Amino acid sequence: MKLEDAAETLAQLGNPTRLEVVRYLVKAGPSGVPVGSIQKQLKIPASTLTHHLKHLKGVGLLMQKREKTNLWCSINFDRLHEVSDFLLEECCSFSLRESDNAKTEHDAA
Amino acid sequence: MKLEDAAETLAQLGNPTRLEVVRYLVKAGPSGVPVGSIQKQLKIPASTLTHHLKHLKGVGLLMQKREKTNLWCSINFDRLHEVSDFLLEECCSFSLRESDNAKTEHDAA
DNA sequence: CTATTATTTCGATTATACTAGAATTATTTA
DNA sequence: TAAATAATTCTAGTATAATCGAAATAATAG
Repeated sequence: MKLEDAAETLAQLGNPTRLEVVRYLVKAGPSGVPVGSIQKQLKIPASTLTHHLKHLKGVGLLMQKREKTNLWCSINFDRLHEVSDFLLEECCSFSLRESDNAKTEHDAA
Repeated sequence: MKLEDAAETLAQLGNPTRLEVVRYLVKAGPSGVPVGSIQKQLKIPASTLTHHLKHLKGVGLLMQKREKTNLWCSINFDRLHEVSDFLLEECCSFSLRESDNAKTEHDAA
């Protein structure tokens, strides 16, 4: 994952309203929930919610699928994993520079 | 980790310049690097860098320690872990709702 | 004390984000 | 076609963020 993409995705997750939506969608699972349910449960004005969903979709965190009048939203778990992986890789990569030769040194310490 | 804190931390990571700084600090390891080194290596204007470092410090991602004229910066690895953990927990928590009964179900799967 | 190096503060510009009410479009049901 | 429900677009106010040059402030070494 490129740094710029990671930054953009993290930025979108870095809004409390959107992060709440993400958390809600994660709990909802792969089947997802309609926009209206999110709106009622989290008490977010409809237009505000649409705005945020657009952002989440823009970075590939949100998938949508229309069924009758409802628009079902679900989280792209892979995407979410990618981002947290990016951070984890950052976390653990320092050992490469510490000794400039072995990954094992960090674990041994 | 509270949602609001996670959001704030993610927001700070969600800026390309800051994420670059974080990546650089992670590579530098626990001993850290002086502000000036970051500035020269990443070619960020000094005042801009100070501004971003203040943000990172504000959410506890950055630790600083003065030694002579240099201010050494190092990443708070624990903090970084906390955030990526927050995302991972979000990722994996859906199974709780799926079956509505056991935490172990996910591990068993 | 002076000079040097390191970092921060100030100030100003420019851009982007958050929010939400009102009006609109789209889809379905009666 | 009319009514109902679902979601989006429009619009606009307000706020916050990113950027960086110039000047100011440490901290140390000579």
